Amino acid sequence: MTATGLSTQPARGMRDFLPEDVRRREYVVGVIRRVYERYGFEPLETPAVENIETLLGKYGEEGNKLIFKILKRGEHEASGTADLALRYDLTVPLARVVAEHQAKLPKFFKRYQIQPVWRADRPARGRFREFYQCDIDAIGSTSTVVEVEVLSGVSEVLHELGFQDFVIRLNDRRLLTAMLEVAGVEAPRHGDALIALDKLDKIGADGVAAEFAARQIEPAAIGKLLPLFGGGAGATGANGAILRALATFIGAHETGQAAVGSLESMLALAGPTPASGHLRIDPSLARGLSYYTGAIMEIQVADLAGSLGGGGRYDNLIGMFLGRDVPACGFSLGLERILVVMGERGMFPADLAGAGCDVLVTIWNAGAMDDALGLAGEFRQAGLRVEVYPEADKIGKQLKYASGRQVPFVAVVGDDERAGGTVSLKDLRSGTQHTVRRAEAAAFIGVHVNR
RNA sequence: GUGGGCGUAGUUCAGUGGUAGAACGCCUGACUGUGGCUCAGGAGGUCGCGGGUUCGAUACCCGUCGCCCACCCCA
Repeated sequence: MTATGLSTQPARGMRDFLPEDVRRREYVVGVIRRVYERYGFEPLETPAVENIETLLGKYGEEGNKLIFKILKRGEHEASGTADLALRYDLTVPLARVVAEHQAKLPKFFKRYQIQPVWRADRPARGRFREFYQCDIDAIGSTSTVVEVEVLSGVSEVLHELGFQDFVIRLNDRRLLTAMLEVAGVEAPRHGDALIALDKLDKIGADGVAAEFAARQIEPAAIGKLLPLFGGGAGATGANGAILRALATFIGAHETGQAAVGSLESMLALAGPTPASGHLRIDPSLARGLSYYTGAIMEIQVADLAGSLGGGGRYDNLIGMFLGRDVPACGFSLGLERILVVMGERGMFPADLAGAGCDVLVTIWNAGAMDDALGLAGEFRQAGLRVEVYPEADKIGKQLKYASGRQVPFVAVVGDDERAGGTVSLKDLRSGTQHTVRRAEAAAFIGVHVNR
């Protein structure tokens, strides 16, 4: 609140990014983009706003409620109806793009997209109403090579950012369905049953039983399902055993066995990739978005309740636009989640802090402003990042300002320097000062700031 | 959406039914060509907002808004 009575906070769930925030974001986005391109993904951007019908019905009931809707404008505003909406994720717009531009796209279209999305969610730690997703998706193939490339790519991103300890939980929608069907859970209760089972490690077997009772789910199913979900945390080595137990349980269920087969294939193919050692088959992983049809995956780290990212296969989403199914699989890294964890763990390179500036040129006196600007120009020609102190304040004040800004060098041209054709350069980090010939000043700074 | 906690200086926080304090930061000076250290001064707050109780509220009560935590959901 200010003297005007107007709140100066950004709208709920939205944030301002100050220079250091932007530098951190750009650092992470840079790593992500570099790795994605290394995997052959090409850039795509889509509008912030979509026609509302494009989004409705793609995310499930919960998702529909969280879409930011835009009222009709002008004389139609009073009708209270919405015809546009802010994009909710990057996957549905991609599906629309693929359907729209199909003829221009390669048979196997691989794109990355790093843009903000909006959700009318309640903000929390690592959760905002405007946030960036960093997506990769591969269109046009049902091969598990696609899943493995995607998992490998996001794993490589996390490694390059310095993460060692992440776990990628892996499951398959078809397998979940098979398990619930075999256990005798009626189809309309599948969602509720999964939510209850997912809480197993928090509320225990008795808690799950209570949830089942409250949601009128076949109680006998619990005894059948619990052994499959009890896997225990962190045991990536047990993937084979978990899959065998699941396969035995679902027996002759055809699509379920296909899912087991594709999970086995993914584990095998991922062996020599950066994803190796991070994959954990987890039958309790469900994921809320309704468009997934096959593999589903989610990245977790111990110190964040939510996930760093998630994805999966969605073989009929494009068909909802095109009228003909096109297979697709993708993954979304959550930039804000990554930034939250990296910030708390101190994982950013040190040179991201401080001013984005190598040298501050001081103003000796009111008559020397043109000289300061000239010197700054020479430094800039040499590729240095230069700030000119804008006022003829006392030199101590200018030094103090530079120090507070964490600028490494200050350049001073006083009467003595002017007479001698030199510049005094003070390294504020060490406190040492050198007076060098003006022609050599830029190079001197360049050497000492590593540019 | 449900439950709980918190809103006091630029920031982090003390505090009391009688209209407020610290630390850090900021400004000035000691320092007439030099930041960080030290010292001396100084500026800055309608105690989130609205109502109620009271002689009197920043404090107690109600409402509201905002922030935080848990649940739910997710990136």
